[in-house]
Amino acid sequence: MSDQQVDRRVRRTRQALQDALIGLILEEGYDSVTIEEITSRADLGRTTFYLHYRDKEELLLQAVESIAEDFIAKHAADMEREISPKTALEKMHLNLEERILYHVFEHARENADLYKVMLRGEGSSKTTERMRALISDEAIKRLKFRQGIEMKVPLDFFGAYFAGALIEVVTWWLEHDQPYDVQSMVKYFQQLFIFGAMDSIKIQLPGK
Amino acid sequence: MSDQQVDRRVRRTRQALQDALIGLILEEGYDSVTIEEITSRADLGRTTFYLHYRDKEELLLQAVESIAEDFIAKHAADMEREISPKTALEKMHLNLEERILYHVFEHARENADLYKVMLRGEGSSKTTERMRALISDEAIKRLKFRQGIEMKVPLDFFGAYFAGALIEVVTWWLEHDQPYDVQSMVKYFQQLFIFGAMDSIKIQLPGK
DNA sequence: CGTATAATGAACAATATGTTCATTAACAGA
DNA sequence: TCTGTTAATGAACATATTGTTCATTATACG
Repeated sequence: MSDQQVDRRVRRTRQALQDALIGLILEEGYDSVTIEEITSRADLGRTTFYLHYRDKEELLLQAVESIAEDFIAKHAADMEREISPKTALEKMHLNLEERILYHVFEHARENADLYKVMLRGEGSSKTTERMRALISDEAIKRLKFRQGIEMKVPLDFFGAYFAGALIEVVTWWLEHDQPYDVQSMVKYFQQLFIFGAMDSIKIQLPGK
Repeated sequence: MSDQQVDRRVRRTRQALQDALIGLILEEGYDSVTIEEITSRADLGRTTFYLHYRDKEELLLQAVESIAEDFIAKHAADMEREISPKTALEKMHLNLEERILYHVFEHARENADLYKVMLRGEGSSKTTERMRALISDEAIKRLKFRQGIEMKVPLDFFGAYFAGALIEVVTWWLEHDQPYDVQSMVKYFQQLFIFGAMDSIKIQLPGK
């Protein structure tokens, strides 16, 4: 889309820098990656880096924005559709977000390296913070759209809880090489989030 | 306890270094803090730092361990008591963890600066990772202790979900200057975690 | 093809790291 | 209070990284 206006060299350079940084972070950790290493792996001169970014952090933050844009571009249709209160009522109260959740896990799987760095593994805390803000805001926005809702917990609290749980679960999934398929992950998350721990963990009472 | 064997100078030096680092991180962010700044604020020679720690990260990791030890020392009694399956059954299935949750928010409030840095705000990702592991492991351990339990989600998944939700909620609370009191936070968390979103968000169906 | 612009690499100053070592200060135990 | 032990100090050093400038070369675009 907006890539068309950008010089091909610039596009290539930025992509190469991003890939190099993600790879290096996964190998040796965010802190110890140097600009020299990045440009060397990207096969570029060190000064070229400074033509595009101020530092490592800015490069990573750019990466968050582009992966978020990518997600929205791909799933905008579904995101809009689901937000109407009508369809919500057709199904069970909150089950509606299932398809979006499915997209989230799919997207994470397709961009596993990037997600790992963004969400936690080893990246600037600013990127994680940004991801969290995006998810929390989206969750809150979707709730606010609904008419006639009654919350037992504050909205902001809800956003933080949701974002924390989702991000940590996705991170855990990626860092353990995706031990369950996407559908199972969505099912588990829905189970715990929608129905809560009481419904998810049954204590068998000793037979009376 | 184990402080008695350590030379008073060492204890003072380490504490001063830790306090200085926490303060500096909150002011200018983890990355830009230098050893020189730390020792200067702690009123110590720069070489002294290297007598105790290899780098910033090691100092922070030490801080995580000591705050964790502090928590356990203070609340060991409650932690043990609650873990028996008998008392669990006296109350409603999972409500049992309420008192521990209360301690967590209290402890976070009392050590707000340290918690902010540890949990996310701006700290090495290693410290956050360590905190998450401690919480997740504890949650899993407590579940495993129970006899005759039936899980609808995998244990590891449960641990990640719980740790993510709790950490993010505590972080949000601290970074927004504790907009609710401890009891409310515990109540909200219990509500969402135990009973789930379906019970926490009521959609008022249009009157038929 | 010709012009505009991106990438390059050498050179530079400034800063931070991590060590060493001889000297001084503070502590712990008797 | 004295004394042996250990911690803290600060100067000095080599090394690594950052961030910038600038003249030159290479590449893309119309």
